[in-house]
Amino acid sequence: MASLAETFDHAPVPEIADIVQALKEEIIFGRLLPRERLVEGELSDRYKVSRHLIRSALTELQGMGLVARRRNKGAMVRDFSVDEVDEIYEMRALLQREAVLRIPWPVDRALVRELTDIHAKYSRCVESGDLRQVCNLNNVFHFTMFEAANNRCLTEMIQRIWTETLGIRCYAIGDPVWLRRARDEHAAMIAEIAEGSREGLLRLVDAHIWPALELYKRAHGGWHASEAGAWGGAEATS
Amino acid sequence: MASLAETFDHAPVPEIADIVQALKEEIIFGRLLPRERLVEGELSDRYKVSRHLIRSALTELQGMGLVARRRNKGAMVRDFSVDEVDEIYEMRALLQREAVLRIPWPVDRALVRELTDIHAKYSRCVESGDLRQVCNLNNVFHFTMFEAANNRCLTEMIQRIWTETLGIRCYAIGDPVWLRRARDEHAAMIAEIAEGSREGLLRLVDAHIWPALELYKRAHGGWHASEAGAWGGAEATS
DNA sequence: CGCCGGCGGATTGTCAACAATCATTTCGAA
DNA sequence: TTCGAAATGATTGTTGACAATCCGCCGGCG
Repeated sequence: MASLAETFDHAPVPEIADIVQALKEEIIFGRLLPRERLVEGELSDRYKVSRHLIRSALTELQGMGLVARRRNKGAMVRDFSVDEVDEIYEMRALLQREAVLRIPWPVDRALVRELTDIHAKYSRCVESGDLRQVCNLNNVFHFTMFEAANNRCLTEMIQRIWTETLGIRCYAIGDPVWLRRARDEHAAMIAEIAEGSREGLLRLVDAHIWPALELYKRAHGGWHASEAGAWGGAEATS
Repeated sequence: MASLAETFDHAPVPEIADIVQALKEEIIFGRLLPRERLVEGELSDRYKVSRHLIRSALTELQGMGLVARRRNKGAMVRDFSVDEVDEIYEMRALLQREAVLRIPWPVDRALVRELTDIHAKYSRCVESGDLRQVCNLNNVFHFTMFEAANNRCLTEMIQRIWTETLGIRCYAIGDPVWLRRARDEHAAMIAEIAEGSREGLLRLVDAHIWPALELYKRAHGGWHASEAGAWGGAEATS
């Protein structure tokens, strides 16, 4: 498998991928909020592309679990009820734990160097406030680690949850306090990988995911989204 | 969430869902083999629908991980290298184990009754040789069980793997010996649920998945599919 | 006053023709 | 004969127009 950048910057189709990426960014940076409508005509105007491409992009985003669609009613940014996010985060914890358990130990020095390198760039971007790169390098960092578990199916499942929760984690991305804390935790992970124990890494990776969830819940303020709305969760439609 | 039949017989769009279902069945019953080309024109002739609907159906199947596509080259039934199926089955085992661990114990009597009921129908269909219903009831049986774990995200992940591996499990569906063995194992699971231990159920559920994998590997005869072919695994394209 | 039914605007879904792309074969020259 | 390049056929991707559907609104009727 090629560089990780490819995994996230990947371009399935020349044009469509750009739209998908653009919409993804609008979601993670909070310009598009959960339950916000995505009207094909508006988007095709905004991005100056044919409605056909917008439709394909929406279909792809739907496949990623980022948007929900109802027949003849259009698409919207998917959102999750409080119960659902809890369930999702339990699974995220399970899968990431499994990934750490599968990393050959002691860890390959080359991997340690790679992670250190990525973390250096990441820290620089945190300082300079380049949020887009922060987000990207954050992905690269974690998936470089998870791929060491050597199970593509596991990596893909984590990646899927990772994408689905963009709209949840977006509350954290913009928070400077969280960003610095995340940076420190990454550094701690590298230390643990380099000369610590697998158990230590497990604890760190596990603890790392919850703050963003708390931020989201606080922002949502106990509001049970899907219950109130008309578009139930899993009724995805082509 | 409605009845489980809906989960599998589900009809996202009037026409498209029919095509998707038809193609799924052709795959699971071995009429369409892995790496077999799916030409849009041929399919639109065969099913007497517009090519547009075929395209949508293929896109949906692609999202389910059942077909692979390459730009300007068309679609084919996805297949997996031996390494990949191993990785997938490890994850399947992990997730199903987790589901069993999350089922409240002792198990609700209503669930036991429900499973017993489904199993009765299942057994009848095994006898009468109604493979389509066997396959469907098999799904219903397992997902009635897995849903008792009360985590939608977990259920959906298992369901995803379940679908992806249709082309793998198809070697088992047609095998009478395997069918009877599966039926007996289901009965054993119900017994364990009704008045056995969680550990016993764990062992049964875990052991239940491997025979089909062995059948597949034997049929493939150590042939490393994706390595030989031109269409690498994860390069899905819209 | 409240309710039912149809009307109109907005939005999505479908279609058939056209354009772009890929793979294979054919033809010519060294 | 063999290599390479251009033509050809098969297949997918794109476009714009059209049809079906949904939702809110309005007026008539009980």
